Amino acid sequence: MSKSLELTPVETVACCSPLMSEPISTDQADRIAPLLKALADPVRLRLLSLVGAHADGEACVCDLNDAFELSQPTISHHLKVLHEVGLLDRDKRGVWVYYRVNATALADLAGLLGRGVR
Amino acid sequence: MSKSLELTPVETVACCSPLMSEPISTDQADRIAPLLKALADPVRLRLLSLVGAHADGEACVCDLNDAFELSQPTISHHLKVLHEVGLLDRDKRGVWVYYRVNATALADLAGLLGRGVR
DNA sequence: CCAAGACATTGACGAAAGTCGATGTGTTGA
DNA sequence: TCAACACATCGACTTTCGTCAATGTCTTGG
Repeated sequence: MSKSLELTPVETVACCSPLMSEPISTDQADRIAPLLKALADPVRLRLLSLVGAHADGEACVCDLNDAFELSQPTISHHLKVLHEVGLLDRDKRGVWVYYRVNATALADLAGLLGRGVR
Repeated sequence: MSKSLELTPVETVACCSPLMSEPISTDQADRIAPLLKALADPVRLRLLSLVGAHADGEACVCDLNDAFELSQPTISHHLKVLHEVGLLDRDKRGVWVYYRVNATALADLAGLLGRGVR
């Protein structure tokens, strides 16, 4: 395997990551951390993935409740956390509430850790 | 602005994110969450950024201590958290300990949230 | 061999997070 | 109008987390 020409994904990310290019400020860290904290839970990770992978890109809370062995208030709590940091958009239609992944927010986060594509 | 031809970074990430392509398993979520949890703290974010942006890609603990108004044990604790999840490599040389960002681990995480480039 | 320095570990404490049962708030169908 | 349903909020509890002071471990210079 050639080592000089190819740029592995690892190196691509490392070299272009805003985190690595220069030290982030305290303010930046304080703004980014809550987003990561919202993601840093197994249940919320699965919730985000379930919503994002769902047909039409949105999922009803009733569907999500059934995917976990957790109480309904707990799922509601996790959805609220993801919604408050802007990772999930909510849309109430009739009796049901539909959640949708905010692609912009997720992209911002991914771009921050990985390549700094603009 | 054209809407049909250009694929914005947002859409690129959204469409290719492993998180969005299909629901992740409970096991996957349980493995990923600790990594994100390690990152989900303002101090640790700054530590990672400081190390990554430092000359030669590595930084001595003594340098890091001076960058925060926190006790030495607290910094040591945060470094340990980042090290235990594999985001920071440690290298003791003489009396000093140098930390270095594990680019592979960070790239894996970024690739998981963002585009699934291989 | 010993004192000083760099960093880690321990123990303790207040703050924050995850979970649940009970209850509240809208909406719909009868 | 009212009962049933979908979802949110509240209050309480346990666990985890961030922080520090005190102490331990290892290395080096004298």
